Amino acid sequence: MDHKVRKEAVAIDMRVRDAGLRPTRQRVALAELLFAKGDRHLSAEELHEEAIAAGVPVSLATVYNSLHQFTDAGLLRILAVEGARTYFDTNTSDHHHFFVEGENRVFDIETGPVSVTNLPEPPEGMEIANVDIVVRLRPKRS
Amino acid sequence: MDHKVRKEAVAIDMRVRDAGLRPTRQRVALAELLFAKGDRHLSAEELHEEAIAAGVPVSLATVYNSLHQFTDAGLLRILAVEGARTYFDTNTSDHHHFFVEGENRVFDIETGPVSVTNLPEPPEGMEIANVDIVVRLRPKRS
DNA sequence: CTGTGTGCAAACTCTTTGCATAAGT
DNA sequence: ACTTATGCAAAGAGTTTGCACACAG
Repeated sequence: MDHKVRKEAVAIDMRVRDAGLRPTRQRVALAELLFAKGDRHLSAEELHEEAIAAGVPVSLATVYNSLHQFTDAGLLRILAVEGARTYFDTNTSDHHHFFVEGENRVFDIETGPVSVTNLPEPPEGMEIANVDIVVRLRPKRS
Repeated sequence: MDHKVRKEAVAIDMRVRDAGLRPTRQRVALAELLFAKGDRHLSAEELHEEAIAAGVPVSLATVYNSLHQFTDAGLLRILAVEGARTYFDTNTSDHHHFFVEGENRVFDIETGPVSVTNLPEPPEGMEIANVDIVVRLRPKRS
């Protein structure tokens, strides 16, 4: 158990290091919150709160910095949902999302089932970076 | 020709009226810019600039107000793309978009070809409001 | 007339930036 | 030591709001 924890910590450390970033307290702590427990979608604000709650004093600016650095390194993906907030997704593979209107809540559509067919050719000189599908949900009105 | 213009103006007027809104100068002018020439995706800022350029002095706040009123009335749809800006789409039917990274440019994917299969069931008590597909494009790196 | 809409400026939210201090290698 | 990261507070972008004045019905 102690063994496992140590191994994980090392893995996180490596992940940060491999991204070309110094494994500072803050970055490692944030990376741990982000990557230690499976796929997550978080806003900067949310991650910041979690870090504080976990006893890691980190500033919001640093959270933003780190999120963008991780994104540039390919460890995160930015999630396009309407509204002010930017969400960062720890699952960088092609997959899609439910978005609950009014609650600003996002969760994964289990991969597999959904697929898009007949994607058109991108215009000359452009290539497809990725495809995002957002299924917007609302409370069923009886 | 003059005939056509007059008919169109009346149609726009009706459209605003049917939305339960008074056909004020500003609203009619904005509606005309929005609906007179086919499907468009605009940000508030862009519409504001167009209005000013067209010699209709309207404030940005009023543009925002009108866009939201039209949206509530079902004449527009809000488009979810990453980034700060909110886009409003005059095409309210289910259709999808290309988004050009870096340029903040949005355009329609011609309907027909694309389709999504195997959409999962929404969770209990929820229903699908709509499905947005955004195909993010980037310049092809040689 | 009466009520709604408009315009302005100020407020707000989310995000980024500049710069002095702190920490990593 | 040398360089990069952090934290703070201030600045920025986009959007919303409060309130006096103007306009539509």
